[in-house]
Amino acid sequence: MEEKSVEYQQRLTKLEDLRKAGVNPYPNDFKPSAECAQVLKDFGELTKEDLEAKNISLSIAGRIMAIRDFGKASFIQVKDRTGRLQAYIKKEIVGEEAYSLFKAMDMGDIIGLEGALFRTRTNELTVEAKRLRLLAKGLHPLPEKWHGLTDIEARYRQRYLDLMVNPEVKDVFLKRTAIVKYLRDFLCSRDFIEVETPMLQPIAGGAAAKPFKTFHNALGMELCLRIAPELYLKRLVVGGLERVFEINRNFRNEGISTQHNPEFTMLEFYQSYATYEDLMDLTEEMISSLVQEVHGAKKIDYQGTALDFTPPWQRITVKEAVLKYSKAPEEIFTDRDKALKFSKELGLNIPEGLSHGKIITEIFEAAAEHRFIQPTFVTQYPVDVSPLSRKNEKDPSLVDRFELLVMGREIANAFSELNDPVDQKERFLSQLKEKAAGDVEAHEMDEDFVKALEYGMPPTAGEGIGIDRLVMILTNSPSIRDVILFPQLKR
RNA sequence: GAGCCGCUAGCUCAGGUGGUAGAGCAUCUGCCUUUUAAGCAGGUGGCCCCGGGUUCGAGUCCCGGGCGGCUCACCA
Repeated sequence: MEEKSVEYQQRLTKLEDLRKAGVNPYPNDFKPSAECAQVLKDFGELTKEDLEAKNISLSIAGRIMAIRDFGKASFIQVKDRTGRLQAYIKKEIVGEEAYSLFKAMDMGDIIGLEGALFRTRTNELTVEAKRLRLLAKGLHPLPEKWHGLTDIEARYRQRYLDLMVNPEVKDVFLKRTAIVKYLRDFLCSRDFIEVETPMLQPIAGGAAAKPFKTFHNALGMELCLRIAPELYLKRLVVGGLERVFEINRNFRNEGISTQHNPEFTMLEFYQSYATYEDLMDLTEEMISSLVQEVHGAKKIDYQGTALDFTPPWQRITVKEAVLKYSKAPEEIFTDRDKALKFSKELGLNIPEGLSHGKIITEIFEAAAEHRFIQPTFVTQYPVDVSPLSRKNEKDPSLVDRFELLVMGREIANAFSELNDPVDQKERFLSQLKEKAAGDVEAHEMDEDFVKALEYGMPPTAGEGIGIDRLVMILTNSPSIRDVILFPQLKR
């Protein structure tokens, strides 16, 4: 359909005319000597007279974002990856032939030009072109210059257009890159080493989620896209890589929302001879310094809410949180029936065979989780929702685990790792029972992982940080789709 | 999976109670050698998301479908 548009047909004709005239509309031998932002920075202070005296010659390349045509002379805006610079094309200077070539150029074309800097009457730093070349013809008209591209579906499906015309979108993704780099550097500076572990796994372990399934033809076996790298990273810890991390994609075959994309990016790291408490300290330092670095302050605005990442952050147990934010009697923590009864008072629809710990977790999520707007570590989760975590020394119904909540959302999840192979095997077995009882997200048995633990894993703490959600908060983005270049869409 | 909202020119958007489909930008033609969303004059451009129905007549009303957004449920 769109190929029939008048603009497209006109540009196709221009393309053919250029080829007939012996001009290659897609050459690749132009090397710009300068970039827009650097030119503005280096020469932005020079006066009209300075520029005339120095006669600074340079060449730039980029996309034509605006054309203001005066007949025998034109102003254009050229945009490269660094910014925009104005250029002036004058028939008298470039010559008859080049000017008619220029007249055939359109908004959105990629061009290269060279000339000297000067200042216009309105004092704008401008390149006065002596020569110009078409570097790539664009066949589609650009979105509107003032409103840009606002249709949200078009922005996701044609992200290149979104990036081209909406500068704040590019800023978000540059920031995302900066955030990932900062985290990577932070961990490397503490002697963590970055690794890559399988995306295709015979058993999708390390989290409670539905996997995507696929099939390897040559091996004749079913494989899953990973839902977490956890079990492989811990195998590496067994192997003696005492500090490891991975920043990579996880895949979960579940719903899509402003907080969920089927593939999302997770930072997972493991540190031997550390506890979950050590990781709270590390996380506080890593993320608060990240916020400072990326944002220039530890206080930020997120969708109208002031967030303060200045350490220390609140630390509270699941039990304390439930008691604080609901009218739950304390006995719910020791008596499953009382917990079940209270969950019904909250209007929760709890399936029959649900374990005590899961009921407590449900109550916590319904009554308290959303209350934690400022960065908060919630600790001491029930053992039956944490099949890979180390049990608490004093209370074996709990595990040494925390979740970091910001805006009531889980940003990170960490625990002291379970390294007792016998206990781990029992936990897997009890997960199998839950699976048999109908819990589709219960953890699979992974004998090979248990075997690795049987060789001895040093006491270790590990953590996962949801990068997309962290980026959302640091870029003030309301939807996860705003921080993923190509979010999942239908068809 | 459920509820609510949206889909009209390349882009951004108007189109009370049904009556030949509009504007701005972009584009084309003409004028213009210092503009800043340049200006002036004149043009081109539409399966109004798709399919049924009601009606003399549907962009508009009804039914079904598609895609998208938000909220909810599951999840990080």
